[in-house]
Amino acid sequence: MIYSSELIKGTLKTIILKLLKDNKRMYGYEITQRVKELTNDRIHLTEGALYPSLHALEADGILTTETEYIGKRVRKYYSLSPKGKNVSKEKISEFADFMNTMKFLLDIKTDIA
Amino acid sequence: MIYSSELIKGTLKTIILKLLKDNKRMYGYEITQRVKELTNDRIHLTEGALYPSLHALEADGILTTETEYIGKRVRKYYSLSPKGKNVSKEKISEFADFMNTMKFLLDIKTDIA
DNA sequence: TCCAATACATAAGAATCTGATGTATATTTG
DNA sequence: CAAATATACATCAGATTCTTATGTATTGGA
Repeated sequence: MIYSSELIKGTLKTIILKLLKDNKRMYGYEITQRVKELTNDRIHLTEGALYPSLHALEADGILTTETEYIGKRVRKYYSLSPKGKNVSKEKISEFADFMNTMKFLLDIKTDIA
Repeated sequence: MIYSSELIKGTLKTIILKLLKDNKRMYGYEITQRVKELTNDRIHLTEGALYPSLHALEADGILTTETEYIGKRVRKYYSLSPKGKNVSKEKISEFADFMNTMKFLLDIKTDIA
């Protein structure tokens, strides 16, 4: 099952911030691949959504960047700024709270405790 | 805590379909109030989002309507069509699956099994 | 009597995503 | 070794969806 795109709306920044919280630094393409792996191909981040979102987070001072060359190919690494570390925690716990609310609202049983 | 609006994006139709699955028929304003109650004021559906969404679901043949007068005030009840009953089940189970994926992705512990 | 609540609806603008297009290098495979 | 695929960035037109007002009108309570 690949989720309908409307479902994923609004979760993109939370996903980015969680991955960067766990991984110190990652580049855009790597994020798309990691999410595919971790979700068994259920969530595919499109580049047209990802890159503008990364740029916005950087503009907000939540992410910092370092550019490196791998051979002749450029690679742009993103990391959480100090501010970003706080925002990351907040977003993840807000989402956790939201999921509990939605679980109650939709009477959903989850697999694992 | 009132959730940031981006978090709720994409969940509106699922919420509507769940409430109508449980309640046979409801009118717009009633849906906004019920959601507030059920979520302890954490989710506020705005009318500007709700009514267009109801109209779209009706146009798609997912909901049917009956208009009634309560005194002189009009009230428009929405119900699931036969097609809507299937769509409702699908949307809810898709969302449940999505939440499990997100829970794994974000390493979130939920309160209750 | 006036304010809040009930009840519908629409609409401009904002935000965000899709899907395409563009550019370029690196690697794999037949 | 040529061609296809994967890696890696970026932007943009158009679509979708939501926010925030605005509008209209009835009803109930203080």
